Amino acid sequence: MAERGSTGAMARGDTLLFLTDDQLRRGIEAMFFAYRGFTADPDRILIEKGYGRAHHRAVHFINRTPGTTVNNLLSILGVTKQSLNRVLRTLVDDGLVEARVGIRDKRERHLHLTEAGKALEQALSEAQRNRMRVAFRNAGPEAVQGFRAVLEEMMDPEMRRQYLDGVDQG
Amino acid sequence: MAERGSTGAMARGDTLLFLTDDQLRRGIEAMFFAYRGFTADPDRILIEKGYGRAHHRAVHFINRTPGTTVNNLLSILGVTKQSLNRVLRTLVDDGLVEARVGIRDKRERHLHLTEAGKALEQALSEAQRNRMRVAFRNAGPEAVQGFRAVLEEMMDPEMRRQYLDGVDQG
DNA sequence: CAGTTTATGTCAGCCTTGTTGACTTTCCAA
DNA sequence: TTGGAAAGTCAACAAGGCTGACATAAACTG
Repeated sequence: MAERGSTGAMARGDTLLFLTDDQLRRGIEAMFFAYRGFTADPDRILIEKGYGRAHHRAVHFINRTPGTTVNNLLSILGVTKQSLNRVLRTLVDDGLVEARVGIRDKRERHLHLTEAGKALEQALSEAQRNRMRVAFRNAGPEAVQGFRAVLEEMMDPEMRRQYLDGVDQG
Repeated sequence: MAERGSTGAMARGDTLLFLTDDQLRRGIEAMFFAYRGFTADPDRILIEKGYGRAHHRAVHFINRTPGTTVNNLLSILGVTKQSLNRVLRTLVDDGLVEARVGIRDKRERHLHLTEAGKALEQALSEAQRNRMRVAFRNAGPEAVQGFRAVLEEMMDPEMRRQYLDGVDQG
């Protein structure tokens, strides 16, 4: 069988897939358009409450790892401390996040969601999960595994570590 | 078999997948971390050249659909004309994009990449395709199909139409 | 104990990229 | 010929990135 496109083909089992530039472009556009859908629902809630995506990200990861330190959050989010601090300050001022001084190391601030913070996180993640759930259902379980496999391969190694850290069993 | 989690399970063929909130959270984080990797390579090139992601998006879709109008591009990108115009102006001024007055409708501007514009587009998309190609290769062809299926399901209907528009045969 | 490093916070200023609102010019179509 | 669509422009603003500089407290190190 002749090769099509400039990048060759990949095969496994009964499936044959040509990685032409056009196939790759489709993947790129899929990421672009899907990310918009991915953020659309929480964005609507955030605008209502006067917050932005940066607040969402902070709240998400504080919820995922309660007691995480500022430095820890910085490395997950990949922004500067000035940028994160601006967001964190409003969250603390608004009573959504509590920054507890560390016990062993008093320089550290351990971040926790308050009840109000948990409520916002719930609202945001529920909206996002709903879309994800529908997408997963419609695509089917095998597609979900493929989705995760490709996304994991697309991550930078450091981000991949962060991603795998957040898994319960492994 | 008892149900686990609050959202039930999905099954198809020999695969069984529980759509617990934690499974969905993993999917959410996968999108978050992967999108960072997805944009990382072109971002480096863009910074060098003094452009941003907005320029990349414009150049990408002008390349995909040469002769597209400003309005068309607006509906694909989902930003205001003022926002797009600022980006487009710099690209025209820098000689990367040509805005040709419409023949049938002279109000319209038909956008084309110049040679310099094509060169930038090539550099950006090559970097992005390389990562996508490696991710596709490592994940395997079945995973790629699943990846695309889930992303397509995640899009808003309007974006989905735009996405499917960009496909050669169907 | 003195000096250095680390964790955090903060001030100031800059950039990109999004927004709204108002207004103009061009020009197609009824 | 006139209404409205397409496009462009000006102004102002906000979110959320960035850099640089500096302050403070705590921990660590010799």
